[in-house]
Amino acid sequence: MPDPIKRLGPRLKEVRLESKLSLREIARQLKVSPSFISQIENGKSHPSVATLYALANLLGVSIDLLFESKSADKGKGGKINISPKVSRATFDAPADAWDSSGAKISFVNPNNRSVIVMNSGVRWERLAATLDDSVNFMEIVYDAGSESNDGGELLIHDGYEYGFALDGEIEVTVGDLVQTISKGDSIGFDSTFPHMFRNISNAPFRGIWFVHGCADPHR
Amino acid sequence: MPDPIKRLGPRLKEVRLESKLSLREIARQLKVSPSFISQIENGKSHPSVATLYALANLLGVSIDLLFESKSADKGKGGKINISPKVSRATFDAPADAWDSSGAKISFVNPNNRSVIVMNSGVRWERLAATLDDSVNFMEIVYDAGSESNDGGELLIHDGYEYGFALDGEIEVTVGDLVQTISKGDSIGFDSTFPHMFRNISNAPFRGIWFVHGCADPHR
DNA sequence: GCGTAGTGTTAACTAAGAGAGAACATCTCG
DNA sequence: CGAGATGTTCTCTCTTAGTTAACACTACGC
Repeated sequence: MPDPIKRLGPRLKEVRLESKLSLREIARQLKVSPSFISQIENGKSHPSVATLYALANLLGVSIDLLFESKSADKGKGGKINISPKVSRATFDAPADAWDSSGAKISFVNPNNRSVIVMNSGVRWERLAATLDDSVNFMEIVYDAGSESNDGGELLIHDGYEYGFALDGEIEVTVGDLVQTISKGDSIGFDSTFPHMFRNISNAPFRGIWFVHGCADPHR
Repeated sequence: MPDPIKRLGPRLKEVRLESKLSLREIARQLKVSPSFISQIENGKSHPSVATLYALANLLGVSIDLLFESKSADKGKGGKINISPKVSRATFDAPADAWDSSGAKISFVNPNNRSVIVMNSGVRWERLAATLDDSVNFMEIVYDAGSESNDGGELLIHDGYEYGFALDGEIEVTVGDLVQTISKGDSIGFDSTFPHMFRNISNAPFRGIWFVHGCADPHR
């Protein structure tokens, strides 16, 4: 077996730890057993292509990235880079919070995003530190069958919300308007309209979301 | 099984035919049976991760490419709403060309976006109508070799700017920090820092951009 | 101290499917 | 007409993906 294949397990573990997800949480969302994830990470077993694909999807990284050696490359893909001139202290550990660090510049790559996993199969990954809580810039992932609110109630909050669909499909309800958006589509609406998102497809939905004028985008 | 997994076989066949390799030649080099390659291509069987990796390697493509739908860039041909080519000097803000409709809800798909073509090979496509001029949500395209400002000077304006890279690469300069971002990377910074973007690659760059707190994102 | 809820790990096992090996049907050349 | 390519579809086997069960550990409140 080739070398990069051997390193796949450890690599997966790295990525998982960076996104602060527990092994059991991963297993739950992928609908496999926790022990299997452990076996994969320790090279005692190997996932199927489908499982690997779902795994990469869940962790928000490309599959190719999982085959690259971790610290071999310098310029890209590693730690966060910050101009020494600006708030370095707040940024040495960007993953430690979802709070507004007040940073003036932030570069984020898929490996060092802060991630919040909702119990309903919805995930938010912060794409940049923001100046204050009233702005949120993130990649959102809705697993197949998940929705913005488990109960199915509509959400209302202050501010304005913008979204761009990267992948998959999602049914958007805003006011009495229901629309399914998919790759390349975009949307913007006043969040004081009652709204919700439901992924009624059998594939995960990913999108770039921007919520503006409200601390918590989905409260 | 997710959809992209089903398409993996046909996708492999496409790539193989493009490289004009026979199924048996592939099998010989991978040390598997020809029938197995056929089974994979027709979706009757699925390769292991190791085999898939070797397969992608042999064909000279990235694994991620094998999961992308073939007709991804085929969706053109629709009516694109292009405004006449304008130079940056003719207006102060995109809002001047886009006029904030004050719409409370807007759905936009790639075929009905408002587009501004800059003379420098830079294009802005509005992704949603916004409530006021101080917010801009758009897809930006930098053709190979283009930059945010023809002269090469740095830009300074009020507000905060967020970006997510969809495709290609772009060199971002913010303050004295220079960073190249590519697919999946994201960025956020205070626009009062002098900044500029340059596409020094030989492929176009596309990204989702959000500018907040200033009418013109690039003035 | 004693639960009990979280974390990751390893054993033994089973059901599924990765992959082999034929024989098959085409074509296209000498 | 072979002889040699091409890709396909059977049937079969033996590997292994993935499960269940236990394991050891840390950190919590009582």
